[in-house]
Amino acid sequence: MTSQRRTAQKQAVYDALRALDHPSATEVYAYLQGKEPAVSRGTVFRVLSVFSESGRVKKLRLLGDEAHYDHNTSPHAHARCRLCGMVWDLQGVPAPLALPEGFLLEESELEVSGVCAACAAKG
Amino acid sequence: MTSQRRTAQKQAVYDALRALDHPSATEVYAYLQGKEPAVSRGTVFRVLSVFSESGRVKKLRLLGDEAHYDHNTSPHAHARCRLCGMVWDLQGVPAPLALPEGFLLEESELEVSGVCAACAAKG
DNA sequence: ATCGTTGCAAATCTTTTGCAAACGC
DNA sequence: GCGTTTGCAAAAGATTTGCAACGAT
Repeated sequence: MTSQRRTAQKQAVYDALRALDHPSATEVYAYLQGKEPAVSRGTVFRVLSVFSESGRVKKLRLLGDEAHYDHNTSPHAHARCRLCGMVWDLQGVPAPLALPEGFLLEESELEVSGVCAACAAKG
Repeated sequence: MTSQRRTAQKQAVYDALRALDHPSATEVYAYLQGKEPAVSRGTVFRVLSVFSESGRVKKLRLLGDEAHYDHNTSPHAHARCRLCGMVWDLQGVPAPLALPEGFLLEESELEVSGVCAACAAKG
């Protein structure tokens, strides 16, 4: 049996996830630098991996090259501005398309990208 | 000005993209091993990068850890079986959710995952 | 003859892992 | 004390890049 232990590092990583906006592991690590408790890079990856496997956070594979993590685990989609990189949560899930016969839907991940109003205004 | 030149390597990479099912760069490279013309790993990545920037292929960031590439550039979504890994193309794009005020939609990427009928039947 | 393209190898970046020390329960 | 978690450093995997040789136009 593998019971989860409560540690300062796990709490710090989870707090970072809420303080930042859909951060990558690298961004979480950078955010925690110089803070207490110290958290190593390896631990950031390990904790995020444990969290996403236990369903406490959702691992996103969109938004560029690195994986990003979302503490909001309710079903929702994301909109990202191509220019400033800002991310918005979109409530609800997209309407299901015609799935293959007999396909049992478990998860869905949708990202739309484009240009946000602020960036469009800047020219 | 940067005009694209027609080369055997580019053609080979593009052919691999059509022969395989949403392959990763590594899978394209493996497929081309031992074939004519020889294509190095670096060139596979470079050609795929050029193709996806010019819009000739679409770079997908889903389906696991590596980027995958789709020669079908029309708007469509993907369904993936969590067990056998098979991928289906779903025609059409998901209904737009409530986007941020003034957001200019450019692209959308949707992947749904679950269990396909064949895998469900196997138990 | 240009200038884009390739192969090769080294470099970079992201993520994982082995192992001994430290800590929660 | 037992078993999990951490830090560190090394390893692994994915992707990019420098550079000289090559090839398409």
